[in-house]
Amino acid sequence: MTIRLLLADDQALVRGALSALLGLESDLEVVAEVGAGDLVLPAVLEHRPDVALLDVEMPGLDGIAAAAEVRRAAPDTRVLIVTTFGRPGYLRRALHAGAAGFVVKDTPAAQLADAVRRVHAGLRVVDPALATDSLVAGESPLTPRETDVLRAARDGASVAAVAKRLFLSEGTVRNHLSAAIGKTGAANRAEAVITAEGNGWL
Amino acid sequence: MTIRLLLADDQALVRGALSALLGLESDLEVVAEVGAGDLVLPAVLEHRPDVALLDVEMPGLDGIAAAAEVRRAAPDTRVLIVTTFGRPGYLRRALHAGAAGFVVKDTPAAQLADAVRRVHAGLRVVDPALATDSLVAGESPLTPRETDVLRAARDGASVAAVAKRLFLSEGTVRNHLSAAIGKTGAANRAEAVITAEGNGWL
DNA sequence: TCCCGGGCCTGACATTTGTCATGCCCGGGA
DNA sequence: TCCCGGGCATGACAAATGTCAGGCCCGGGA
Repeated sequence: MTIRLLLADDQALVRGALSALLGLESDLEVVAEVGAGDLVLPAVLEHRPDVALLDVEMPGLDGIAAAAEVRRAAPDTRVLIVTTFGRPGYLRRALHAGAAGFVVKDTPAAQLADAVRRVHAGLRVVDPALATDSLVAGESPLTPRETDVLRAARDGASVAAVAKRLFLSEGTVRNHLSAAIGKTGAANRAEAVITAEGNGWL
Repeated sequence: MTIRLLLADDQALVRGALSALLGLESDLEVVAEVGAGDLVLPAVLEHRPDVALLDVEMPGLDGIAAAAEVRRAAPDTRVLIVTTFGRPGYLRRALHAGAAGFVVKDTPAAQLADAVRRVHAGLRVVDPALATDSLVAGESPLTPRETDVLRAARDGASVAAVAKRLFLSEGTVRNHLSAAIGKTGAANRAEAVITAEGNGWL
């Protein structure tokens, strides 16, 4: 009785390599591979895998949003998030979206197959170190609007540009940014962006 | 006659997966794996692989610097850079450091083994699209000092902080930043950092 | 030899950014 | 019902940022 898998990662080489790695296990079988978040659900519906391994950073739709889709439309398929960045907010959002497991890409290769088996068996798989980080970091302190503004300012856009893009007054934008800077403990906009990103709040 | 390989990538899972992928080929054999740039040279000297696959983003020493070390101390080992980011400056610097090939992580998995064989056969392997990008983007227009200052300002540090770290006057720092902003066609510091990073100039 | 250009540095000046106090509107508890 | 917190806005002030003109040093032609 083999476990049927779907792989989603935007880097073809990594996708293929993971496929090779998991294919070495006799009880695992990769039945589908996709390279973008919005292709996950169609592939799941077509192939009905037991477990879907999703990267977070993907074009189209991020892995967490894709996990939520899968959870809704194909609840029998369990989701294991496999990501580069162990950001506390990612873990929180992933679990909230119904993911059954969360693994960082610098865990030893030997553990991946085990994680897949555990998830398939109905267990939850979470990196313990990351779980405590997530508790310490807590939920995002930013209000939705502050998050929007900070996200819009991520690429170095000026206050005026952000204001125009979000149809806000410049003063309001400055206010939201100021609040975000305060809440993140940063000294300026750039630092605020960095810590917010690092915590997975954007 | 098998080709002996060394793998260097900071993400253990990717390293293991690549190892599995390449291990499927009967003429390839992975003889060493390391997870940091400064471990590359010792491992090369110990195992004398035919080809070293190096990631660019690694702790300790970046893959390009490691390539230069290998080139100097073990010229028989050919270097193939395998990286996430196809930044023009990376390619240029990699070739300059004596790398024999440059592959981006979103090339199809099937092509990797071929790239390894070609490099081993003494050929140069370069993604053609990337090569033209590299030509278009040209060399970094930033002077060494401008590069230093921009790099120091990358994390959102203030002018005062950068000045102190680099033992410069604040005015000088502002000036270098202004020059970098002008040369990159950016509107401010943050944008300058983004385009410079995107081109591999930092 | 003199001149020129580039890299590096500096201080003055205008603009942008961040902070603060304040006010208005709205929806959801107590 | 009242109150509170979030979103939105304004205006004023201080601090940081970006621009500019200019000076110093060095190496490479004319």
